[in-house]
Amino acid sequence: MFILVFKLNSSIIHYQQSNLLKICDDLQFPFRFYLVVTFLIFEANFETIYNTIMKISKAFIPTLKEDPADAVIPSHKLMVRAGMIRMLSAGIYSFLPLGYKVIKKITKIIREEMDAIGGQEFHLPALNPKEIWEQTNRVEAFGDTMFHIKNRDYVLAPTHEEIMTYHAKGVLKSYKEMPQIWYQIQTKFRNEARPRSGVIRGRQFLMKDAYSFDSSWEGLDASYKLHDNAYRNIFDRCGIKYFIVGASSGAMGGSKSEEFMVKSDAGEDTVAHCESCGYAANVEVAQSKIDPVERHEESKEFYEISTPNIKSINELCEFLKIDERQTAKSRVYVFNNEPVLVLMSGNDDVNETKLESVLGCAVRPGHPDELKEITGADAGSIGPIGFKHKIIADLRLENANSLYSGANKNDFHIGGIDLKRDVPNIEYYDLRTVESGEACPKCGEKLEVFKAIELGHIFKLGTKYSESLGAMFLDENGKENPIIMGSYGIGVERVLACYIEQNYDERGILWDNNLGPYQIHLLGLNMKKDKVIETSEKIYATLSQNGYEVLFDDRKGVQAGFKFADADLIGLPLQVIVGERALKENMIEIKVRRTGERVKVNLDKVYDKVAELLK
RNA sequence: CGGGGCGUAGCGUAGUCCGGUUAGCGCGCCUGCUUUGGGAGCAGGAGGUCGCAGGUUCGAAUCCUGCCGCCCCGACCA
Repeated sequence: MFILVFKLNSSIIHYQQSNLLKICDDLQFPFRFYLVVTFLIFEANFETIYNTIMKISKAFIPTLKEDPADAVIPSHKLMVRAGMIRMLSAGIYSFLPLGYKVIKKITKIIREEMDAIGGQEFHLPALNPKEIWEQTNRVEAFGDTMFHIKNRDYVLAPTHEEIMTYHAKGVLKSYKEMPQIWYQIQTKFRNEARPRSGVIRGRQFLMKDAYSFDSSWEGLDASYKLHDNAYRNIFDRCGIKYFIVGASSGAMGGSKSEEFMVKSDAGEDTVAHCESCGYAANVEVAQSKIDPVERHEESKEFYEISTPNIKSINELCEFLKIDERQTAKSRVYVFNNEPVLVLMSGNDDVNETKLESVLGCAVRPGHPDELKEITGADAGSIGPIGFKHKIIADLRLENANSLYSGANKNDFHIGGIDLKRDVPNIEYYDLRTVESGEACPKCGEKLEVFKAIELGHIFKLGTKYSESLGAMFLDENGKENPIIMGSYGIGVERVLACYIEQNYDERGILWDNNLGPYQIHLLGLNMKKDKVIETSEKIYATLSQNGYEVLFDDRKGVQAGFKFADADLIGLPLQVIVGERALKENMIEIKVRRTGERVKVNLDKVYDKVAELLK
């Protein structure tokens, strides 16, 4: 059998076909049978050989010279231009062979790391009975984001907590059977109101989601830690530069949660990050060390100032020739139908997430006409003196005095305000949004605030789903408890897109050896010359037989420049260039895509050099 | 869902304001010849319901109404 496998492998290389059926067609009856048997037994081995070589003349790799009109971010443009994806509808993409090869590489890494922590892979239905989702109240929670089937009571699964818990229920009945880690890599469906950034936010997308089932909170901690490590390994192996943000787990419930983020202008989250100590937090909760507004020794009585047409803090500072820190900006919000005045120092931004957690409910900025009714003045002239409702202020203003703020009368401000003396019922909270350049709360170095893409999210779910679905187990004392769960997700396409966002230049993508669809781009420059054909075919065979993944540009009648441009666009790590010029000296050229470095090597040293460069 | 932009050949686009030849150009595609180390040259050719529907008009890519699709900003985002 091994001999047969060997023969088949070489025959596959010899045929250089990408298609099993074609190979079958070319074989006589008994060999066909053996091929199929061998394929079944040695599938993994076969797959490696079967997938790794391709001639461009036979491949479907529709590259584009120009940027597609509807793509904005680099990864989207490059994925379309390199022939990896095509859009079918807004937020719905087909992966073409080249793009799908990268997806398979990413999922292979994910599978290896998930299996390494004891994960077991499932294949679950995307079509789910709505009833299960109603039991956890998530039909309502997801609302319009969930796709509903029209002619049957099914929904398209946007994630799989419910289904995994459903399978755990009644089966994981004893503490002895735990822990368990179950995962799947499958398509999820979400009716996003606005898909964007190519594959980064789609209406259907590939997600690896894993769930841990434990009988104790310590067990959950251990499962969480395993995933934390696995995720670091996965993103490291994918060559992604990421950072980790501690976050609240929001409406999912549960306690601890971490997000694996990538810095990107295309991101949908804003985070504060400290390069030096690694502190990272969503800007919604991020803190910084800032100087409080100092209290002056003398505190004179407050007084009204005429400030015609002065609305903004900047205008006020200019008009009165004062520093921003001497002002208190007023913002009126409405919560539970009650107005609240929020005082901030200077131009500091109100952080509405922090405000909501302070007030314990949703807030909204007051409408212009409401402001007039509540305060007697328009925005720009509102202040704490004479304000009759709840007043809270940012910590930075704690006990400050000699402040300027609005007079609740248009075109007037008040100076000499002493919050301690004049606003007795004021409460102070951290309410401001951190800004780039402020000091890290942990180490004091400078924080950077930027947009980021969420690649992965791990969190401790607790018992929310096991309780609502009744997934219970018996503990050591024979007592029934809900299973303690964790939930861990990775956006597979986002890994791909983020890799490209971090690895491209003006000519195209820059693949590393581990994620690239192939390792080597072999270019036969003039495929009408016998010597070029002969040499490049030989190199193709040699590299293939040695297990390298080779994309061979064997197209006849395509100009050298065209081939170079395609090779740079697709961006495989190495380009092996066979051209007449170097062949005269018995040499071929090897170009390292990332650095642009070119080396000439003798024909009999090609394999050694490739091996060295791809190490 | 709110605001803005766009929809013309496989891709990128001109023409639309101010209605009037056979809807133009670049790339790509097909045939032939030449060319072959950074997106070739010449010659010939194929390819269009101008997003869809209705209306105005002698005449509509162009004006009007409705709808659909796509992109961007915002809202939303377990």
